Amino acid sequence: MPELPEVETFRRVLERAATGRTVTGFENPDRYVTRPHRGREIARALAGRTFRGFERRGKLVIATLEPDGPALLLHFGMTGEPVPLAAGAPAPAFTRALLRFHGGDGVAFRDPRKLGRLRLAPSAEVPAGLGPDALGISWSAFRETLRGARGGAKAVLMDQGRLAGIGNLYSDEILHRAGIRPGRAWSSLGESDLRTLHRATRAVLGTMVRVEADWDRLPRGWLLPRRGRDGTCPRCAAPLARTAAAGRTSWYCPRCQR
DNA sequence: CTCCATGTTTAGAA
DNA sequence: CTTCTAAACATGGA
Repeated sequence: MPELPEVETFRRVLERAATGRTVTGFENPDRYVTRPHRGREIARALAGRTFRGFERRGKLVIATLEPDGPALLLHFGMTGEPVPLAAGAPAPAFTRALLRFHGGDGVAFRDPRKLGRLRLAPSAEVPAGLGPDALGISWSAFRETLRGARGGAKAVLMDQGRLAGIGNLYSDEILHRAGIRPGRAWSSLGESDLRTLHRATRAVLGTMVRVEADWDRLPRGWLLPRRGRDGTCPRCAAPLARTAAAGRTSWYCPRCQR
């Protein structure tokens, strides 16, 4: 599920379930999900420490603990999610690791496809190579970070090193709202296109965070629920077109998007 | 059985 | 050197 709005929702879930809680165990870690660490290493680094808070940059969540020491980085990949667990409750299917707290409750890291990752970082610093967070980004920061980008518009929006948090689905929604085709050369965009993209980015991500990334609460007129074969444009009803951009399937309206 | 998938990284090809 | 595509990763669901 996770692009920025989902991950922000996960961050809040973690904040509620784990802030102020002391870790007593790190159970059943999946080797692939915890790479390059062994589960024991993470368990040892967290045991006895208390979660202080959860920050987010793009799709990455950074958990800090006290006393000071290594931070826990959570990336949810394509199918990851945190699932709070009451004491004694069974872990859900596809649990790849389980944080246990003093008192017996905990949070499961559920991830069927195992493309998510749990790893340690020496500090709470945001790892190098991530651009500014896309949620609520200012116009000046938006223009600055995307200046001189090359390639297709969709690829640029999804480049985590330029702008952190936008993935395949929301880039389609943003581009549709902005009236720009996914494959449109970034270099062909003018100042007004950039302004439109900035507004569309803020509107799409802001709205999704507000509804806690719940697809049942999508506003009317959005592309997302129509994405797919037989889909039609929510604005002009033209059949949607499919193309490959940045290595991913994208859907757009050939009539509304130029 | 086949195809597709909300992410990231890397090897190759253009 | 730059840019783009395909594959790989591990697995589930349609």
